[in-house]
Amino acid sequence: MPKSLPSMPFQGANENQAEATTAPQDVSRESAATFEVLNKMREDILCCVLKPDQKLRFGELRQRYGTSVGTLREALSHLVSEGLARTEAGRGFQVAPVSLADFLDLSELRVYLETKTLADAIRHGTDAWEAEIVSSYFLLSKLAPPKADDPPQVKQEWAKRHKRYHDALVATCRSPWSLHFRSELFDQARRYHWLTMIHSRMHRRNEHLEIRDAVLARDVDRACSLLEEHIRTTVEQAVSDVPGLIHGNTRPLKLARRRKA
Amino acid sequence: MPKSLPSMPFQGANENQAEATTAPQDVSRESAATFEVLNKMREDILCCVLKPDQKLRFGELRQRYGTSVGTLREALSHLVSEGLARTEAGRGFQVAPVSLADFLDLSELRVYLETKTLADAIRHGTDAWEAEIVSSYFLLSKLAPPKADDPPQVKQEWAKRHKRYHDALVATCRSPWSLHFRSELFDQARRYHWLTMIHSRMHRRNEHLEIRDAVLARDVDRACSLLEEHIRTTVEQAVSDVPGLIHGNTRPLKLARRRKA
DNA sequence: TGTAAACGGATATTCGAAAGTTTCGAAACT
DNA sequence: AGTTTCGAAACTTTCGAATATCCGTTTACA
Repeated sequence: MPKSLPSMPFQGANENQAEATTAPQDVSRESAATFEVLNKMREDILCCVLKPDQKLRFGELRQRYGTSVGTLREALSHLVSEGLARTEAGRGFQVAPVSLADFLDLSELRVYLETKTLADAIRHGTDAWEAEIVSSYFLLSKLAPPKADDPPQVKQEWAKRHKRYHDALVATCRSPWSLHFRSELFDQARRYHWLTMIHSRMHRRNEHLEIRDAVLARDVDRACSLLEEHIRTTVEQAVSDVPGLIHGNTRPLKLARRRKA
Repeated sequence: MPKSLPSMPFQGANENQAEATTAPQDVSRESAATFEVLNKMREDILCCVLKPDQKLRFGELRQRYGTSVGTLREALSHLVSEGLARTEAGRGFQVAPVSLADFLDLSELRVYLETKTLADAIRHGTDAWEAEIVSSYFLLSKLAPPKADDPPQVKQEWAKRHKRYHDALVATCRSPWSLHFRSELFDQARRYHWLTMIHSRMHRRNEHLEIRDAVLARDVDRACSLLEEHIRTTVEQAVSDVPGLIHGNTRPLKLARRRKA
């Protein structure tokens, strides 16, 4: 029998909404328990509940997610493959580090993959594709971008809708591999957005709306340009916030977990 | 017996410096047993010892690799993330399928990533980089490309040197993410090369030599053109030489869909 | 005779404990 | 006092058994 549930707030509710996402080919479906733990842990890493470079001890994790070591190990293994965690032989797991160089690098590749997949998606767009874009944008627009002091649930809900919207844009792209890597990089970027959005007060236009309209108008060039700008603006915003991030309370960027002097 | 053996050399200075700027993700190092099983299994899938769509039963695998269920499960989990295996809840694991569409798709993305990383690698090439290219090419040239009836060990050795050579070419690329995805796609392509090379008798120039010389001459355009041609020729060869790939759009080539008598 | 439910064998999934390393702290020595 | 060595505690890793699930076959029923 499982041990008594940890005193964490009950998290079963928002999980139900994750119905069959239209995700094309990704990691199809894992077994029930492992898959659930994997998703929760990924969300926690992406939202920096589990902070960069944090050591992931099995004892704590086992208590937090209410599962066994073996299951945890399998989920962790997945996260390592996705680049969200690291492991060294005999020294357990830890959350993947973050760095400005890493963010710049992945953003550069993101620009290529996002525009490539978007262009192809527009060329092969269908009615259902347009409908999902309209729908997901509507849901996104109902929520204001999260602020620093918003509760985690609000942040996660916004992040979920944000991802759903961006996924919808490229859903009809014909290249499964491009979509796969795009999705992976999008998640990676989410981690950085989290760290920067909290501190940023930079004003931004309603870029999601502009992109939506350009896409629905089947204007490939304009849509791609807007999307590229969307990404690059976020990067610049992050770069300008780096000093604040370094000294911020989340101790995100530089790490060098020092041992005794 | 007391253990007086000094276990590991001390990490020293390298660890303390902030090295977070590099090395985002590559499955760096796994634990001993799991890592070993993972590598063996990946090699078996890449070389089609484990055939596409083959069901991976734990009983057989446990006997074949001499390890426990848990360890197997963790390795399988890795392979799923790498796209070399698939899993459905409750139905275990199976080798990822192959199809012409998949091969064309991943090859298209490969052209971009290979040329991008190669161009960057040439621009940031060092003496050590050149030396490794010369060395790895030499090792590759010592082995003739494997034929259909060569023993598996010969094939695997050639594949290893082939990968080492191509890795050497792009080693100094500054984009870890590009390198990461390039490596993943390279492995994926290896699977198809295996299936096609066996049947092919198409004559090919010594493309590896041409690429090597162009790279060492720091001729970015020529090197990238040659590399692109290298990839595209392989695709055409696959398309023309393997009837199974042409007709089986989403269908695997040949597989042992074993049924009870 | 065709359809559907139920049984039994086989397989996948999950779990906790044993075995093996690493890390931290304290005692001993220079 | 500073450095090294040794030992205990904590942690990770591995394993095989117990549990849950699925697939093929048989059986009941219309």
